[in-house]
Amino acid sequence: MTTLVWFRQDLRLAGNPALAAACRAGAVVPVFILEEGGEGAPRRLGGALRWWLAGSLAALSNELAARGARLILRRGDPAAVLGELAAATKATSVHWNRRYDPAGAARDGDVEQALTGRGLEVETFNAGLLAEPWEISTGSGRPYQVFKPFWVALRNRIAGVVAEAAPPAIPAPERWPESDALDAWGLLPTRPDWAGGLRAAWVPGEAAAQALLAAFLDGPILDYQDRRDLPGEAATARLSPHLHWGEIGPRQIWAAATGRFAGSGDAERAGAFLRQLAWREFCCHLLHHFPRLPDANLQAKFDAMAWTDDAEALAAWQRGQTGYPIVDAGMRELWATGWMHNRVRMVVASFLTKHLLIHWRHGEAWFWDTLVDADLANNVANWQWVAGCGADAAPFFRIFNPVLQGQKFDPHGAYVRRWVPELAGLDDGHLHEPWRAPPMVLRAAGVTLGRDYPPPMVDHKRARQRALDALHALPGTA
DNA sequence: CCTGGAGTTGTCCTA
DNA sequence: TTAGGACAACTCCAG
Repeated sequence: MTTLVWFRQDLRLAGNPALAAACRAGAVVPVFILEEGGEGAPRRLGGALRWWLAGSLAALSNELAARGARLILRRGDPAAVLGELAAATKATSVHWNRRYDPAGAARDGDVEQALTGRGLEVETFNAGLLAEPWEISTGSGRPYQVFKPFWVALRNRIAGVVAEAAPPAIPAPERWPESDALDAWGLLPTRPDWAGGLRAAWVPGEAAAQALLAAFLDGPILDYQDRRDLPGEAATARLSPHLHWGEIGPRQIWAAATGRFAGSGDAERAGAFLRQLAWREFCCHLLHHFPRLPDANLQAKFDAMAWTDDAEALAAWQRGQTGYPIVDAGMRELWATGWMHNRVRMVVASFLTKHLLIHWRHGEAWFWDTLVDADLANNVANWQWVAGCGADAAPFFRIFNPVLQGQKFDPHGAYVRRWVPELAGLDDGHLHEPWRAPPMVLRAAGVTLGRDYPPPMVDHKRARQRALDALHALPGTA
């Protein structure tokens, strides 16, 4: 018998239950379908996501070819494509790993119905989460809206999780169906080719993901707790884009890390990293149970928030020209590499929503287009969290001071000097607030404010007060 | 149904 | 210089 394996955000061979089960059953035809446009299609991929996807599909295709298999590329409506491929290959069953975003999950339901209607057998699996959103609930059966108890419940549920190995062989069908050419999909930017920084920073694909994990487990994971907030250091695993596309799965990471440090004194330190995997699960859980999260405030009282509509300010933020070095460094890192350190994401997001009073959806949209790890659940849940309208939200008075954040988490300026090189000549004491540097200091550093680097676009103290006033004005607050 | 502790990531002012 | 408390009130969640 022959099985179609529909790859989506599970672009790996190891720890891929849909693929493993298909290989045990007989011949396998791996398929990836580019879903764009049409009724019920998931949100169109951002530019950085498209770049990553091109690399990831090429890598997966190579891995399959090395095992005598092929990756069949198609675009269009999945039910139609899969139906046609099943007929062409005489496949009798279709496997996939579940996705959890509302549009994707709804579409999968429709596809399943269409395919079973044609007499095909459909089997779905979990490759993307430690626990699926409907498997975790509070004592009263409701979805969690606070992280801590969610994390406790998740941990209790998944003790002893294991990941499947890669299938020993991928049995080929009698005949391979036609495939699109990856290049013809136009996923890579041309005119201009803005992806140079992405190419320098990342290697998409399963092998690269495994290499990153191995290197991280060899040492950095033990310092993660202490150094993860320092954007100038390589203290994080940088696995997020690989996780997004499923080049590596959370069960593989969980099993590798717990297996390595179980019973040792380092288990707790490793746990600080694994806790972050739970945030990814929590976001997915929230989006599943609150499917309107992408376009509606979880806390409805924020619907009355007096956001400003300032296209110029938004553009300054996007380009890293706010005049606050830590904010600008983050925005430029994002633009150059498609990624931003987590601590800095909070700072820039707080700056947009609190200092500039710009609606979080503008920030979310920009991140969606520029992040190589752009993930609907993580993106919307975290933007809402920062803005204060989400689950377990930051207290309204928690407004980041971009100068203090810079001084605290980039004390020696490694991060700011790297991404805001026009300020590199300033001493540590003035680096995070160049407008307070005496003229002589600026001159010695070769900086003219307003020419080489902008003055701060808003005054922190005033902007903070304005945000507090706007938040106070919401119904339900004193 | 009621109760009470708790809630990722801060800042600022005062003593 | 540093430590402690204020900053709203609310909702969540376990017992």
